[in-house]
Amino acid sequence: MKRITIAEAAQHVGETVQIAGWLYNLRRSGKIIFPIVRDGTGIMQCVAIKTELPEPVFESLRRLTQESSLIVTGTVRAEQRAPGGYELDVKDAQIIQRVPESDPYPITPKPHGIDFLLDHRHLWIRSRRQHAILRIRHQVVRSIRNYLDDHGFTLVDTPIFTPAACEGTTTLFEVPYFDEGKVYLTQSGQLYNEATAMAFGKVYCFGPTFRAERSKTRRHLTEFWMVEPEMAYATLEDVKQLAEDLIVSVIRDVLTHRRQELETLERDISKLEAIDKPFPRLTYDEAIEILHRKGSQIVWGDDFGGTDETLLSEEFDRPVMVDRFPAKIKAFYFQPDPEQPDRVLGVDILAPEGYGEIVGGGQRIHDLDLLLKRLDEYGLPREAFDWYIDLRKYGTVPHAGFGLGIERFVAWICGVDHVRETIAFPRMLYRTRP
RNA sequence: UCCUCGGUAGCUCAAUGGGUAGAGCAUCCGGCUGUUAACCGGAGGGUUGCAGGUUCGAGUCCUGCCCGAGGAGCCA
Repeated sequence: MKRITIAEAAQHVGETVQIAGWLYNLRRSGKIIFPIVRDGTGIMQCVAIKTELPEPVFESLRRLTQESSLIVTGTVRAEQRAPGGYELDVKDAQIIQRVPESDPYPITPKPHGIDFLLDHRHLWIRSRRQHAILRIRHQVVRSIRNYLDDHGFTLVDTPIFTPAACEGTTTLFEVPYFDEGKVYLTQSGQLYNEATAMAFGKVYCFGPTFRAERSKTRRHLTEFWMVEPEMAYATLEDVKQLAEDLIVSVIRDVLTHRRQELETLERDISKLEAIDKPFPRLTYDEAIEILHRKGSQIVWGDDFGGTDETLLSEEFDRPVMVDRFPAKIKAFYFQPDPEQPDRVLGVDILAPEGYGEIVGGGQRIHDLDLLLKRLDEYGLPREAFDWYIDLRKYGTVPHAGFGLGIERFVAWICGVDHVRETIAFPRMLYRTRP
C-alpha cells in the first residue's frame, strides 16, 4: 500500500493510499463520521461510513480521542466541501496509540490562555497556527541561506562561548568554564565575522544569540537567532543594498512557497506584496524631526525607544533605514562619518507595522589608531581585544556588515504580535520550560 | 527593576453591597449518513494560587508571599 503525505494528496486523486498521522479533530454524525487527520505536512478530512467498513474499524474510529496516532487507508477524492479541497474515503484504519480518555489531550479546539499554551508549548506546536508560523520560519531561514550562498558568501559560524569583556557590556549570561572561571554566551558573532571576512571576503554566521536583559515586551527573547553577514572591502551603502535586497528576496520566497500558511494566519498579504526596493532612507536627524512632528518626547542624542520605532515605521509601507547615528549611542567599532565625525556609519532597519528594529549594522573601523582610541574612550581593555586589533594590523580594509533578527523578521512576515510564537521553544525572562 | 492587570472545574470564563460556587468546551453515556471550533439530551468533575487577618459568615474586604500577563526602562 502506497504511503503518501497530505501535502501530496492532490497528485493521488482516485488512488487508494495510506496516511500516517494524528487525529486532529473528530466530528460525528451517527453512521457517518469525519476524522480530521494531520500528518505534519497538512490537515485532511477523512470520511468513514458505518455501512462500508468492518464494525471494529468503524467503532475504533468513532471513539477515537484527539491526537491519537493512526494510519488511515483510503481513497483520495477531490471535494469542495472539505477544508483542504481533498478528502479520504476511509477503507481501513490502524490505531497506533489511543490517547486515553482518563488523560485527554489538553489543547482543545477552543480558546486557551497564553500561560496555559506556553506551558504546553511542546504540544501547542501541533496546532494549525503555530505550525504555519514555524513552517514560514523554516522558509525564511532557507531563503536567507540560499540568498547568501548564491551571492558568494561563505558560512563560517562563530563561537557561542565567548571570553570575558568581549564587548564590554553587562548583559551577558555567565557560564562556568573549567579552570578558566567564566565564559559568556555570545550576544553577536560580529567581531569574529570581521576576522572570517578578512579570510574569506564575504561571510555570514547563523545561530542563536543571548541577551541577559530583563526585557519583557513582545519583541524580546533572551535567546534568539541572528544571521550576520560581513563583507571585506565594503561600505555602509553596500550593507544597505544587501539588506534590502535580502529582505525583499526572502519575502518573495515566502509569498511564493508559503502562501497557504500566510492565509492560515490571516496575514494581510497585500502588505507583504507591497515590499520592494528601494527602502526609504532617513538620517538620524531626519528621523528625530519626524518623531518630534508626531509628538514624541525623544531628545536629540537618545536612541529610539520601542514607541519611537513604531511611530517612525507607521510613516512608510516598507522597511525604513535610519543611518548616521550619534557616535555615543552606538558601539565602539562603528566607522565615523567623514563629513560629520560625531556621527557613525551605522544603519538600523525598522520593519513596518510596528515590528521594530530587524536589522542593525554598518561600516566598521578599519584604522588601527582610531580603533585603539575608541577602545580607550569606551573604557574597554585592549588586552581583551588583542586578536581583534590584529585585524587592523595585517591587511586592514574597509568592511561592513549587519545582523538580522530572525524572530522579529518572522513575526513581521507572519503578522503575529509576539516573537514568542516564532520560535519552537521561546526563552523569555520568566519562562525557560518546556 | 518599576507601573498596571490577573490567578475560581482539565480549559475559557461568570458569581448584586460579604450570605448554599455556576455556564460553555473537554471527558463519559445516548441520538443523528455531509459535519465544518458540528449539533441535541444526560452524567461525573471544586482545598476559589499560598499563608495569615477582619467577620456570625470571605471567591468577594485587609496584610504578606508565590506565579503569570501587558507595558516601561533596558535592548553595541
